[in-house]
Parts: sequence; structure tokens; C-alpha cells
Amino acid sequence: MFIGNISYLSFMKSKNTPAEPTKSELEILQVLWKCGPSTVRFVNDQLNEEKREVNYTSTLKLMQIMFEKGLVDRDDSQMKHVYTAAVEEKKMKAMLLDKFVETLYDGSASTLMMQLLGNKKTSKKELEAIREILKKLDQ
Amino acid sequence: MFIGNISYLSFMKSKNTPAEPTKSELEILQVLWKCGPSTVRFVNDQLNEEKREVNYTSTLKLMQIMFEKGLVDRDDSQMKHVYTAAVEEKKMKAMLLDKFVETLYDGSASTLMMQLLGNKKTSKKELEAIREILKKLDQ
DNA sequence: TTGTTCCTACGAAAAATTTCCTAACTTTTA
DNA sequence: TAAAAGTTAGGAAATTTTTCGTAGGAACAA
Repeated sequence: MFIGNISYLSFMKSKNTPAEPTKSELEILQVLWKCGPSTVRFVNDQLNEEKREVNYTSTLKLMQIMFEKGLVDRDDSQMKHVYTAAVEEKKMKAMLLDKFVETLYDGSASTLMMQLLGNKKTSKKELEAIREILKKLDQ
Repeated sequence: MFIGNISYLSFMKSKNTPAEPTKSELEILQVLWKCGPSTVRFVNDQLNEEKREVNYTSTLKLMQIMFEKGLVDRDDSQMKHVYTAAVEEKKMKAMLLDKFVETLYDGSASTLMMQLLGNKKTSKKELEAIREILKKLDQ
């Protein structure tokens, strides 16, 4: 029997609600988002250059786990497997932002804004950029 | 010999750069921020009502650890110890926000804003509030 | 007093996350 | 060809975080 529509299985883990990455997993995702499909070797080199010293097999293991979780896809037709982020950067970051706002600011974006604007590190340039965004929203 | 100025010790952990709380520790801090000085019993009840089922001694242990880390202060002159957040809500949240923006948006507040504004969950009311904030910044 | 309930301290188990060692195989180099 | 270097898989150790059991007192009620 052929079942064409399997949407009733949508409660299962899927790309709609991807597993939440751990800190280390997020670091790896960032590399994949920034640099595109990469080998373990490349990702590991990036981490060592930009983040911290980490053994090759540690990165390998982590990426294998991420594959099992569905956080990355992988092309293993060649010896050097090529990994790709399986979750869109925007979607994932939106998800993390949502959760962040929820836990810290009770879901209130404007409260977060006030924190952000009261923060020394938010420069005048940033402020200008934010005004621009709001302006464009008007149009 | 009396040493009046110990500012050269400022690299040590202090309230300036408080230890980063874990997820569970943050939950407890939120209760203390919201409700003020509290006993373990009270915090535990709050968590069970508002968050998730958790055993009393688990909460106790966690709060003891937080005391060692300097995340909370405690008055143990009475049998029922009374705990207080040792870090200001605003400071801690600002710190967490900073780190969040740093790791996810390369430190760019305006990039975060765009995500936030592109988000369905940011209602019109929120937008209005944000505009108000910016207006007041002008004055 | 005596038993019940509540409290803290402490240690350890359990769970989650991160790290790395080893084996087996492939590719490259000499 | 043979050694060296690179790659994956798998397991297990190490670390961090979370949970809870137990013991020993203190407060309280009968």
C-alpha cells in the first residue's frame, strides 16, 4: 500500500523544529554556515584558528553526533566526507533568539531592546542602523 | 602592613564579572530576582509550580553551589537560610545578552534587531514600544 | 518526653556534554 | 612496494551539570 501523505507524522523531529544544538555544536554550525560544505579537517582547522585548541577526532565525533541528530547532512560518497548544515542559519538563529527572549525577557522584544540600547557597547552607528530598519518597516 | 588598595586583585572573580550561571542556576536566579530574598523551600515551590518537577534537595544543592560560586548571598543566622541574588538582574542579563549577540550576531545589535523584527512573534504593540524607546533616546 | 516534620550538609549517582584513544582502512609519498 | 600520513568508526574516559539519597540536627506538636 502506497501512502502518499505522511503529514500526520509531522510531530516527529524534523527540520521544522530542529534539535537544539549544544554550545560546541553551535560553533561547528557557525563554521558550516559561514564557509559552506566542509570536511571535518577544514572545520577543525577553523575552530583551532578562530576559537580554541581541539583535537581532530573530537571535532569528528561531534559532527557524527550532529549527523545523527539531523543537524548536519553529509556526503560520504568520497573518503573525505563533506558536511553541510541541515538547518538554515536564519531559522536556527530565530529559534534561539525566540527562546532567549522568552527565558530572559518574558517574551518581550521591547524589553530586550531597552537592555540593548542601554548598553554601552551599542554604538551610535548601530543605533542609526536600527532607526533605518524601523523606517523601512513603515513603508 | 596595611594594604588599603587591593584593586590590583581585580582580575579575581568578583561581582564585576560574575560566574556565568548554568540553565538551572538561571532559573533560580529568576525566582530570586522576581520574589526577593527567599528560602530554599520557597524557591523550590516556585520552580515546581512554574517550571518543572524538582526534588527539594536538588534545589538546595544547586543553591549551595551557587553560594560557593558567589551567585547568591545567604543569611544563615536562622535555621531556614535566606538566599539573595548576589548579582543584579540588569547586569547579569546585560552580560548574557552581550554574549548572545557576540556569538550569534558577531556583536551586531542591529543584525539582532532585524531578526527580531522579521519575527512573527514581535507584535505591533512591541514595535510601537520600540519606536517609543528610540524617540526618547532622541530627547 | 517522644515522635513527626522540616532543615542543612555531604556525597555520590545519573545524565549530558566534550574529549580523545585505538583500530582498521585509504591515500600519498619516498 | 613500503612507510607515512590522513580518514572514519566506535568506544570509553573525562568533564560538567543535574538529581537525589542519607545522615544528623532543630523545631514543633501531641
